[in-house]
Amino acid sequence: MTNPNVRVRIAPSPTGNLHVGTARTALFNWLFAKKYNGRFILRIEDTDLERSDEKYTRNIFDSLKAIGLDWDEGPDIGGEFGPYKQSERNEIYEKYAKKLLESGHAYYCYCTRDELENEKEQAKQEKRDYIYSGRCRRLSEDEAKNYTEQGRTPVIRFTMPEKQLLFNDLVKGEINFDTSLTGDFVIMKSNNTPTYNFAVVIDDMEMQISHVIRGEDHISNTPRQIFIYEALGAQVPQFAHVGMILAPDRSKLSKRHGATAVSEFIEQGYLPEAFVNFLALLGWSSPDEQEVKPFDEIASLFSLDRVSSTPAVFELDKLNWLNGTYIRNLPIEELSERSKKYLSEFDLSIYSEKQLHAIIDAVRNNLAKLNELPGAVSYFFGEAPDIDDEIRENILKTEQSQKILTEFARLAPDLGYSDVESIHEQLGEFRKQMKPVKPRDVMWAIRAALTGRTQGADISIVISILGKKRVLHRIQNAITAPV
RNA sequence: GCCCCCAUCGUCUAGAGGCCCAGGACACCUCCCUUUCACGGAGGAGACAGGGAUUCGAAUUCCCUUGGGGGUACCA
Repeated sequence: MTNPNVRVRIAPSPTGNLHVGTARTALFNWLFAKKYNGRFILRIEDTDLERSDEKYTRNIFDSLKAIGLDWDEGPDIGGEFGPYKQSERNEIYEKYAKKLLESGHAYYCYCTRDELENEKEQAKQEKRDYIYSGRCRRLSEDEAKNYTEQGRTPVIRFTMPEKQLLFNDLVKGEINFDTSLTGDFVIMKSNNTPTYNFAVVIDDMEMQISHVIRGEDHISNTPRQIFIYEALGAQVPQFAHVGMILAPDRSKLSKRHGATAVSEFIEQGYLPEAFVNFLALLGWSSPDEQEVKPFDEIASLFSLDRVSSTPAVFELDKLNWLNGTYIRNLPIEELSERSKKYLSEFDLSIYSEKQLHAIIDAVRNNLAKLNELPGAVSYFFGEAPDIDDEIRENILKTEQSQKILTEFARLAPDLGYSDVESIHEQLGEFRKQMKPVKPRDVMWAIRAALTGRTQGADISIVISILGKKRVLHRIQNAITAPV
């Protein structure tokens, strides 16, 4: 059933939490795999021992799972082509490096960093572009031995062929490079670990990756990588480079712009399905112009030729809207369940499940994300609501409001608290009674007394949920406040 | 500097020579609904970066300019 010709992968490096950009690339890969019945592979690129950290690997796992991107092969579950962590694959890189050495596609380079610095400096002074000179390309055995005796540990460099290279990118189209502008580059560092450009190729080759879908920041790496494939006589995968995700100021999206990690968004109460929907819209568009789309539908509609090659600015407005519509559309039981962890500061046990549903249902229209929940429901908890000074002075303490509340206090004991419909009707009657006071003012007085605010959920529902005792108490409280 | 990529409303985008004096979504504005804020509904304003060329005809093709992004590491 699965298509062996479609194998894609996401290969994050654990040097930070899962970034939205990486998540979007992961998503496109995942969608591509789903669409064509291929496999989606997770590989951890931890060749940079300095900056890599296990905690980031965890975060990557968790975040990917949180947004529903499950992988078919990966470090945790293994697979036919493991290990799936680069740090555990060193022998493999060594093996291929040796192979390239033997076939003459690579050579040991003993240049020190200082020597390289000098070369660069010189190039700068002569106003030409720096390219590694290739001076170690043809070292005699004696020279090599000499260097070794000096205690130099070599790197391995790949011999760059000088020619025009053209490759067809699945989203960008034809891309042309003149590789005489690229010098021989390092594939194995002096500490005997591979550089990125080498490791990706070896891994993608060994793991039989068919399509490399990644950010366009990798475009200029592609020629190097293609040459390695060719030197190894391996099949070159198809490439698809997707535009970057930018911050609103069109610079690289970084911490100073706010949240950049998927986990942060999830913590804030963005629903995973909304977040993924949003991510998909950043660079991909549905053929039917419908933007609110469930995951599986996106997967069946997905194709690379509807992926845009332009960079996309990451703006919260649309995410917030999208999240709001998901919040509104979720079955109330489900929403209620997911809401609980945002309500830990309240004693939820004072309400039945059903009442809790009613509360959340009453406030959900106003929510963009779940972490706004505590603020939205706080007046349903505690004896008395927090009342803002301004509201106390300008709404509650006015003569008119006091009169309204006094009147309302008489009606309040007999509202019939279990029947929202009936409360609603009685409030309507009450408003008529209070004429010529404007209906809005009548309601504001009651609302302010009950909730401490001038806006919020339907007041009939609020009354019903608070129940007789608390309603009477709060009204009384508002009246006895010194005028 | 050099190389590569990109260029449609503020933002995400549709558009692959006539269907486009450019469509949708978010945001914004107005109105309606309404006890408030929202939600919902109906409208509005808002873009083909500039210049050449090709063509009967260009947002769509080509060139130049400008702007933005990326790369130029023993980082990934």
